[in-house]
Amino acid sequence: MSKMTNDKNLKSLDEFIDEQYGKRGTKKREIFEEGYEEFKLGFLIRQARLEKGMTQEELAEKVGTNKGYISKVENNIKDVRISTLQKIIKKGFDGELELAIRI
Amino acid sequence: MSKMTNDKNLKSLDEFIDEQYGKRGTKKREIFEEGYEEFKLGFLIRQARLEKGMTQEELAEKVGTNKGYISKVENNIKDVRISTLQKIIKKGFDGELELAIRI
DNA sequence: TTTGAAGTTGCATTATCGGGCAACTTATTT
DNA sequence: AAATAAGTTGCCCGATAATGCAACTTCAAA
Repeated sequence: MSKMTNDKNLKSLDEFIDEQYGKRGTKKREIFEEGYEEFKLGFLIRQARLEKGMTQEELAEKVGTNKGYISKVENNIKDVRISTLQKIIKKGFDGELELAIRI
Repeated sequence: MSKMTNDKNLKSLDEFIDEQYGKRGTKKREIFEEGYEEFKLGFLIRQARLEKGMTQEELAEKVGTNKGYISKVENNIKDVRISTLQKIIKKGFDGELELAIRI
């Protein structure tokens, strides 16, 4: 992740996370990271939507769902299926979902 | 996708797909690609499992499910949830799921 | 050929997703 | 301050994932 520090009194996001949740490998950090992954997916969808200059209602219409559902996905209230994620990205953004397993 | 052609009478996978299903952008190709994405996910999971030298039963035990379910996921009988995919990759392989949206 | 390991498939049950809707809250515009 | 736009949340219901199990098929070893 790129550093966002441009003032010596500010910290990068990674530094902040290290301080607040401990270094990688610590139990506290692992618990945080699980929630962070969920946060990240919703965040990625919201970011893509805003980049396309769309409201939740507009995205919902393109995808064939409703804005309440989009809100829940972006806020990680819903644990979506792969096929639903595909649909949001393809129909909503004309984009591609990229999946990889790193072991 | 890397070419696998090492005999002049063989075709790369991409060439084969172009011949059988048409070039990208054609309707026939789009229908194929949707199924291919699903196939690919199951294939990636199976590949990771074999790389770890595990049986479906061993993977199921680590993840906390059963081998029948692992078989279904690998063969894409099931449209899994993101959280289930995460669990398989983290608990089963000690790996990471990498997700990206390309627009 | 027989046996055992590994994988597949069907079915019942339980839990939860997704669609839909509307009431609500928050943000923005007038 | 009021009106409008955008976003959030709860609930119902039908559809489907996940769990569990066992019977079955295929593959590998003896």
